[in-house]
Amino acid sequence: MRNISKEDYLSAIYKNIDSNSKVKANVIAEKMDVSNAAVTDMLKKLAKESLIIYEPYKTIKLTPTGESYAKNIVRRHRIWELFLHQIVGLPWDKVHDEAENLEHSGSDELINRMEVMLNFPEFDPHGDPIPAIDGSIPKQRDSVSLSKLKEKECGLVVRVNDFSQNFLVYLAQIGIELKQKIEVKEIRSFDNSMLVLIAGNEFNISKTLADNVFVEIVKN
Amino acid sequence: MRNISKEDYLSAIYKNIDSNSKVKANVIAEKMDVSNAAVTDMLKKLAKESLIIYEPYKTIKLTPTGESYAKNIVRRHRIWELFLHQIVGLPWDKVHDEAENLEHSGSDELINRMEVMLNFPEFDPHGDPIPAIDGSIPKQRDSVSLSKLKEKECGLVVRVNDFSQNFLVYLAQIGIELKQKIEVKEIRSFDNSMLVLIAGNEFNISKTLADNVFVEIVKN
DNA sequence: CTTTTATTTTAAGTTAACTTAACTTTGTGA
DNA sequence: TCACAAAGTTAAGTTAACTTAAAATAAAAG
Repeated sequence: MRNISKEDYLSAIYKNIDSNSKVKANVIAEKMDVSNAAVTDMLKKLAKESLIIYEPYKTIKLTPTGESYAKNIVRRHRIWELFLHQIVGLPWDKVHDEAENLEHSGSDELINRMEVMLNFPEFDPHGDPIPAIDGSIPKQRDSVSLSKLKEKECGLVVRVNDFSQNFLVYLAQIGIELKQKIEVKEIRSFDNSMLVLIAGNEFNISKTLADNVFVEIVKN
Repeated sequence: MRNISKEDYLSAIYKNIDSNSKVKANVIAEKMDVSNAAVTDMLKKLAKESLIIYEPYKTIKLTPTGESYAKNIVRRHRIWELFLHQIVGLPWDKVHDEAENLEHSGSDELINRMEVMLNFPEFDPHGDPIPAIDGSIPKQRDSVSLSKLKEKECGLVVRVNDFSQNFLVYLAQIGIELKQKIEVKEIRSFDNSMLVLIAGNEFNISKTLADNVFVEIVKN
């Protein structure tokens, strides 16, 4: 490895694959904070290396090679995240940015060693699955956005969908973390904010916040 | 940070400063495996940023800013090395290459956290001193190259001067590691190889090997 | 079905970090 | 002390990864 930029594009493509395994160049440009033209440029290079299937104006698809390549980068990223959180004790709102830098470094041997130390973990600190070395991906529990719950329903947090400091620090403040139980007490129809019960305390949370927290519905 | 190349040049300059705090561009080019012209190019850029003092055909000097910058990179590298060795359990012949990639990543916060985990270590796995966050450098014990010892003299290994896999793996095989006691039994004057006693076993080692192992002389 | 809007591509140009080749300066050894 | 090799610099060119602006295509909306 040493193709930091290519690796970034590939994993961005991988992460933005929708249900039909199609990606819009548009979205990549935004996520990577570069111009559309830069994306087009890179797509040509990736296609030349048979990592993606690309024809002008068509949506982007990963080849099997490209996909396994991308999966490996995601694997590195998520193992780093968990390692930093569990072994080094970095708070969960810091691990994403840190791992963003580290994911391109570290030999496969190092990554595998960390995986062993972590006892072959299945999910990173945000609840996202960690691809195994053979490319298999742990199955996630069925989950829905917290904002989809009705009044009186309960959920266990299984994943969050926003890795920004602000967001995660606030979640930690009100006690939202993985495996935490949340009960919806009331929903205010005018702005879809909700009153929720978390570990015995009530909080009012916005629709935007609830949209980004995913829960597994459970009986209360 | 994000100036990987500049950081590499700076730390290469720092590490190659001789007793008069002068560095030859020549040496840098070789260590970095680039052309002399590339070095000249970069020197101009570093000078423009006041990180070095540079005039054509003169030897290179670091400014105070440049030096503290460089020291910080060395610090990162050596903390990574020790962390990988002690916490992750990577063998000592692997840590240098791995740290070479990691030294440019990781926030200062992460580096400091690792330093705490390691209990403010003074030396890396090769015996080199780790600059503290304030720039101070632990004093090394007086040491001489093993090849300087006379017959019957004894030394404790305090540092090695070559980080290549081959070299370090071989050292490990014959039992040479930091703090290991070595006794010189015989010196063969025709090739300066020596017969040494290490943990009860005798080995014949070449002058080249002995040159790269540094010991503190002790009574036997 | 045509027009408008959104998305994507092409074209031309920039910057950082290199290269090789030719030139200049420095310092060494007979 | 001076010739010449070693070290260092300059000049010109390359490549990867970008940029902006203009042109082309696709998608949506009347």
